[in-house]
Amino acid sequence: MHTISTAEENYLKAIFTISEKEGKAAATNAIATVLNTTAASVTDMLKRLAEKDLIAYEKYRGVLLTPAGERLATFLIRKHRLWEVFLVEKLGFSWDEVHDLAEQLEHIHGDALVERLDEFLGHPRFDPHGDPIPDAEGRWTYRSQVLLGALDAGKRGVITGVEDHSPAFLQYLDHLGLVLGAGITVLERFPYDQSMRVSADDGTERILSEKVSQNLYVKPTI
Amino acid sequence: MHTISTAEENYLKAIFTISEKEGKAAATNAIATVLNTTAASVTDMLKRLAEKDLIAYEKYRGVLLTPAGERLATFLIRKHRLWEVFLVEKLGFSWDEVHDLAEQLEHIHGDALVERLDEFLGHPRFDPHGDPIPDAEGRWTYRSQVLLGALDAGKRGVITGVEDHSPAFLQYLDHLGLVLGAGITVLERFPYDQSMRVSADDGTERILSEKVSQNLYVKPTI
DNA sequence: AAATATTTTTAGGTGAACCAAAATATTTTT
DNA sequence: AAAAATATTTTGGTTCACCTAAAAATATTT
Repeated sequence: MHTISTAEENYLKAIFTISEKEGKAAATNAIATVLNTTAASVTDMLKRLAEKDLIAYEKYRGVLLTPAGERLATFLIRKHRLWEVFLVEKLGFSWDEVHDLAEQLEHIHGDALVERLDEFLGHPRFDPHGDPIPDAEGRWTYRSQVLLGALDAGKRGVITGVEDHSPAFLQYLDHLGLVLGAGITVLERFPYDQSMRVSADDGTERILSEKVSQNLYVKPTI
Repeated sequence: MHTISTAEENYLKAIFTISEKEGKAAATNAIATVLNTTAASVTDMLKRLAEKDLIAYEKYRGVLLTPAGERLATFLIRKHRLWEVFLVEKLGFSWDEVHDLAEQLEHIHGDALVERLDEFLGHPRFDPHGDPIPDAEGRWTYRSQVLLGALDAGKRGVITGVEDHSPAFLQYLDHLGLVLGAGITVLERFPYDQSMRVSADDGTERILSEKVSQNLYVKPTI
């Protein structure tokens, strides 16, 4: 029947993410890298997923999700992000601690559970990292956000998300006092190393490296 | 390393439950029955668990948990019951709906998660079925409860738990208005079929079958 | 276009967790 | 204490999800 293993679910999510980002079929090697496994194992699994009609697979041509596969992947992301909200909002975890737990929780099966959790959390539309949470029908909320690095001097934005989800980056942002929803104004840009001087809404000023500004999303406000 | 699979965890829990109830080593067949598998599969797994020093296994003699195995089993039950409280208290599930979900959730790994969940729930000591929740150190709360069927006419008790955890029984109790914490007085016992006439604290009277009174625990109050 | 490099697949294994059927132990009955 | 019944283990499979090494296909360089 339509039973699906944790391993299969992880492949679907990886294929979704890769093909989304690259805008084309996900390559065997790319999947292997994301899942920390070998190309041979990936080929193995791709055959099984194709058999189940969850992916469109052509040898040597990479893979795309079928509508059924995409539905499952979207729902996994929905679950992952709802659990992240739960862990942060209800259990008091910080945004750099929740990924591994959500990675486990996303594999819990039960439609009623997800919908009741969503309800309990107040139907959040974004997770603690600012990533959108698909709704019960799999619809995504889009948002106009740009990398902070794309803002010219004098422009202001509100922090909406991160590109890099690593604990190291998230902790560094905490240290810098940069949290989702905070306003940030670019005061000056230094072409030499692409760093920038910014101010928070309380007037505090900081220098941010290119690496930080290239991994932080803002919604421009002016 | 000390990594443990979901299958192994389920065996530990089964062995714990059986040897607890029987007061002796759990037999291969008993484990197979509980886990809905075959004796051959059980023997297979027992070897692996013995190898990991989680059980004391002697061929043809049944198994007991080692202290390490018992610690793991206790912690699994802790997780299962805490998640049940969460599902009922926070997500609004009824007590007959939560078993399968908790069965999945108990396998989520993360000490911090369990302790924060426990905190979030207010350190509950009993789950929605009245079963005790071991504390973070694995200690159990004991309670003096007897089967309703053991109460003589004229005696009163407070409903504290169930022996039968089946949805059918739980739903029937809901139907009868018998919930945990409710007071119940035995008015009359009918030796013919071991049924009894009881009254709730609001005076409502009912006839309960032997089957009901043998599956419902009460704490005697008079 | 040939040579080289890279990517992907195939071939042949592994261990975990299951199974049915056969063999062996243990327990119960006679 | 045999015989019969029951319980358990062993034997020889299976599938899933992984692996390494070799082969084949594709892409890139010369």
